[in-house]
Amino acid sequence: MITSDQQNPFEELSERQRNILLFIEKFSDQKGFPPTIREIGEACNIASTSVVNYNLNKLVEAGWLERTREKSRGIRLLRRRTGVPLIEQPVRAYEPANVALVPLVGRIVASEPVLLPGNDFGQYYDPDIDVIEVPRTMLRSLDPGEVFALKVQGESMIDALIDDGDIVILRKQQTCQDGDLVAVWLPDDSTTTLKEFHDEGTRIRLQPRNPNMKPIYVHPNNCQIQGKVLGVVRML
Amino acid sequence: MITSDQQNPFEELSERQRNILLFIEKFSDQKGFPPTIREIGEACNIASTSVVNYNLNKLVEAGWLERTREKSRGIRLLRRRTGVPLIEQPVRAYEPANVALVPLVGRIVASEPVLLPGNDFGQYYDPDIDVIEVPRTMLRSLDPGEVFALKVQGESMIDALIDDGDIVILRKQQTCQDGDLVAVWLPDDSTTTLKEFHDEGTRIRLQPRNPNMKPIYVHPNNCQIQGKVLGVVRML
DNA sequence: CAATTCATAGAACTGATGTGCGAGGTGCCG
DNA sequence: CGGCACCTCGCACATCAGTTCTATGAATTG
Repeated sequence: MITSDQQNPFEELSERQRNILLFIEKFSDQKGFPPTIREIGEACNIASTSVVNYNLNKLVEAGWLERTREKSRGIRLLRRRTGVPLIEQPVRAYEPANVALVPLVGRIVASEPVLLPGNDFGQYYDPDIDVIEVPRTMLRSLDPGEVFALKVQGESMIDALIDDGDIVILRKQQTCQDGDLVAVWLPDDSTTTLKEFHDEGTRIRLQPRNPNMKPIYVHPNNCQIQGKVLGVVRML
Repeated sequence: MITSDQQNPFEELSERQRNILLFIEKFSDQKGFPPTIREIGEACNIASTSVVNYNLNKLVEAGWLERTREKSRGIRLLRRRTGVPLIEQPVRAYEPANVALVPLVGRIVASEPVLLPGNDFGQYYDPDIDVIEVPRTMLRSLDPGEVFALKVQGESMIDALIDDGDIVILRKQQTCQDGDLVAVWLPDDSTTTLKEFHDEGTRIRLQPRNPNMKPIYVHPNNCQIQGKVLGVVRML
């Protein structure tokens, strides 16, 4: 089984799958919500709902759709035609619509460890949790489920060139390599901070990104990695 | 029966209706399709489906929604609360592909003024010019044509919390208001820099974003505003 | 006070809708 | 030929979900 290839071009899909995709797009534009399996079947001359279901899953594998299990019309287009009229960019019927929705799980308050959503199984985000749009290029082909975002509160991260209100995109992980910029929880200080990680054997050096500032050193036991920073987004 | 009043402002709706509207917007953004009546009810603490139905019809009358009878999730948002009307065509509430392509016009090299593309009429970007994908939320309903991006070279911006390699999203403009973070070209110094702009009458104070650093003062003649910073994106 | 309107609740009805299963067909390869 | 992967079909099932009807209380009106 080949794992999902997010780069699968439109032309490589079967004709049926192309039809389905085009219909979903048209239907959604017209009505404001995605079609049901049966509506797709009728429009694309597919006799059985299970066949539509089958092909929808294929399209998910190929990175064209997202589905929400057990929900009617639980279909979301991930890429579409160049919607924006402003650019006359010659045809190229579909452009990779590079937005992923990433849960904004909390804030770095420099007082308590980040609460990661219990998940893995959670494509369902709590509706109370905000999500933020992230250019997919920022995810480097990671599954959006591995990624989360944090809003920085306070100026404690200023030595990592991160300001109050910035949003940090991270990949969930408990380990990292030397030189990675990571979010670490320091139990002794009851602090979460963002620093460059350097393992020096007996101690860990946490190097600020700001050359004007000095590193801090911690004992390996006093250093829990929470995630690796993929990027920072600042909106003013 | 009162005919629908398309101008009904958000504040005149009942609290319940406002909640419903906000929930529909959030849900659609998150999932890619509108909620069902029951999902709305649960989220907004409404006990009965018929009450949701009732309020949905009110919202239709007030011009906020469109409904498709007998269709599950047959709801379409016609306006969004975000204030700016910006769009004449009905908003595609589900629209997941919220990326704008913004030209990456050059680099801040601290040596020459930014060359803005011949602009206004220039919807065609030079194919040599890179474009960068930006989440549309970052554009705040601006026309993508007004926006451009710069890649920062060197660490001359570190006092604005901007690192080498960061990408700055700007809106083209020659003036600004006090407190805006702007890119300014300083002819005397042959430098472009990003600072907070403060007009002090006889002089202009350019305040770094980093509280550890001191402002610089320039004569109004030695200060050309190139654009206002909308955001910063850092990919690691 | 009675009549009316508005907002809400609960329940029942019925068609819509996603899922799962068994089966068949086709082409490819050893 | 046998085995296998891939795609298709038909169908059954258990919910899901929009609609509708009745009822209740509060506020408004005459």
